[in-house]
Amino acid sequence: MRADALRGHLDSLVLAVVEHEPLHGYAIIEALQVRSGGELELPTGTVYPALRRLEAAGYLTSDWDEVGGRRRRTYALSRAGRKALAQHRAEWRTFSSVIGGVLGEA
Amino acid sequence: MRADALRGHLDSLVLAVVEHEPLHGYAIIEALQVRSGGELELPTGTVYPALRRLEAAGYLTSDWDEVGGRRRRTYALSRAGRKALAQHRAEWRTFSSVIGGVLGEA
DNA sequence: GCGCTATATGTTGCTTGTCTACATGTAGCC
DNA sequence: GGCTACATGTAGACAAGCAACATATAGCGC
Repeated sequence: MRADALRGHLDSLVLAVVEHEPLHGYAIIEALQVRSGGELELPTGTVYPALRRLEAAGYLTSDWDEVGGRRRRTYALSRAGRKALAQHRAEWRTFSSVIGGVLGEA
Repeated sequence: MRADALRGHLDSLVLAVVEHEPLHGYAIIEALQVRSGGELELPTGTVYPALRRLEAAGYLTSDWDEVGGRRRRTYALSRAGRKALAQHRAEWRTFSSVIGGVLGEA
């Protein structure tokens, strides 16, 4: 999958993946990989800045905890994040049908 | 629709729109608007550079003609462009199912 | 102890594509 | 002359994803 095709859609993916359970960055990367059937292998240089961005925007909250001597920053979806996710899903439906429509298959 | 969601997908759209008939830039912008049900209102600063990029990549060929005293640069899909379009369509199917899958609707 | 892998977080700087704003010119209408 | 539609294009700003780098712990095999 080409690199910048993802542009503008990563935020939605991250929000979706922490929807039901808070996760730390590393686990988010793994979850995206699993959920995409191996298609998404996102580098840390992509994901970590995105997490900070989403937290700054108020869509995620984070807490430090320590598991087995390793520090983890666990991210959870905020109320605003939940709202944003719903919005993103609606936008995705539009986007997807617009592109699909113009692209056609004929 | 957010701007950079389009990032990386515009090329596919442009190639698709000139698939069956060569069009000039202005007409391409209008065609995209019509075909997207009004969702895509692309500024010239987006489309014209994209056309030049696609021509430089060998996916489009262009010819100047004059209609009613106005100069037009008409773009047509090259053989390589046709191939690229097929490739883009396949990539879109993957992309779309990956994002849709991760996003879920549950 | 040493090297390796997996886990875990983060930054710097590059690149590239989209957009805003600007710039230019013709045709047709009032 | 002024307005709108048609038509092409450029310069510069901005943002996001990425590669590469930097750091540190845990656990395993030797």
